[in-house]
Amino acid sequence: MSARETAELLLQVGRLVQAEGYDGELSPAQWMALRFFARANPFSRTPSAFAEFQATTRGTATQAIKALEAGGYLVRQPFKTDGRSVSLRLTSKGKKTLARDPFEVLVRAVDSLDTTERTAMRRALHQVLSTLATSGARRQIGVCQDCTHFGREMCRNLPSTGPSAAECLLLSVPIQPEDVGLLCVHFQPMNEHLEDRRTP
Amino acid sequence: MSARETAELLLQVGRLVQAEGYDGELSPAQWMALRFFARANPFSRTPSAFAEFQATTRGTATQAIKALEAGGYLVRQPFKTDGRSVSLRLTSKGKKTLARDPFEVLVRAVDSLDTTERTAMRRALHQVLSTLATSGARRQIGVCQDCTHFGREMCRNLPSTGPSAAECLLLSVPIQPEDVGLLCVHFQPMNEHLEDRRTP
DNA sequence: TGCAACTAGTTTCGAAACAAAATTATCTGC
DNA sequence: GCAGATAATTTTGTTTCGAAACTAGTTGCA
Repeated sequence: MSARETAELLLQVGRLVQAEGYDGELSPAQWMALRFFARANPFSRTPSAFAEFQATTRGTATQAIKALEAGGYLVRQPFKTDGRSVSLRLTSKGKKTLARDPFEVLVRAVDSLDTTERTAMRRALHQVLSTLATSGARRQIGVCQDCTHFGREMCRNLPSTGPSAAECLLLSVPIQPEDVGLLCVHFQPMNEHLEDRRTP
Repeated sequence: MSARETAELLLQVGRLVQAEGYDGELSPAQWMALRFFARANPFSRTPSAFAEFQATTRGTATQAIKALEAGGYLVRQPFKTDGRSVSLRLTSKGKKTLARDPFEVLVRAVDSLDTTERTAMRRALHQVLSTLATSGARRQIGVCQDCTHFGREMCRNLPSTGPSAAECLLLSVPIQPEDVGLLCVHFQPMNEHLEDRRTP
């Protein structure tokens, strides 16, 4: 009974923030893209990754990106290793714009909660998201430090290199310390990775 | 720091549910209308009320309603007291359809939380919503029991009529016990009704 | 090498959602 | 009874979106 009420509150918050997204220079989808490319790690700054994050199609994602490029908020750079892929990066204009993100009102609203409430909400939302990800056929995108493939190698043989070095066990590449909090397309949640739901 | 992360989770949930709304017989806006008319109290089952709830225009609201009527999900009934207004009601088909609401996956996800987590989330969301409502110039629509105009008259002179009778102090009309949990257009939040932000 | 299957990204198209303005019908106050 | 307000609708043009078709680059396999 209270579940429905709570779920409706969730929906209402989402709708309100969506509506806020209209007042400004960018559309809600474009704000979303700007946010995503600001927070995505180097593997994940692609149209496809954004499409997955947005739970939309690649075609739609391309259009939002095209608009942002035309407006000078993003620049593209082809991948060296794969001629098909491109990497999107925020320009300084893009970064400045992000400071005016209407989404900031939500951040401030959440910030006005006290700490225990906020962490409780964070944990609850986390669980709701992973439940949703398993019930729908939707992938979720998360950050390296919460990922199955995240390997932390503690100060192995060189004490002078710092406290620890991180690595992606899936791609076998090192992860920069400043990147462990960024979003990654290859994210795999820690607990429920027992079965692969994507059947051929 | 954790505030931004939590806010992003909120946004993500909203976006996911929005995307779920596409797979099915109805569009997201139509699902929203169906949900609204299922949960609105007798004063509020009008196109205008839905438009306000959706934060959109009456014209747009009319179109969603028209589609639902054409599909046999809603029926209209003119008001007796006011020839301009119409009241929308779900048909049995509409009610049956609501059971397939893609939003139900969110309800189930919330339901999988344990009770303390759920109530913590509910309280936190409530607070976030009212913070948002004061910062943005957006009206929020809520239920009678949380409203300034809600008057509960405890068993006055007739012990046999039940424990209590409710009344809307704004409209001076009785509220049926089963209606106190329904949405109302005239909703006014309890705490921050000190000033009216809608200037002429 | 050569070819098929696959993947990343883009383009195109039609269906919607939407805002804004004009329109119709009804109600309220004077 | 008339002017102005209100509820709903219609119309028009713009924007957004998903689906599907398409281009180009990559991978696997013989």
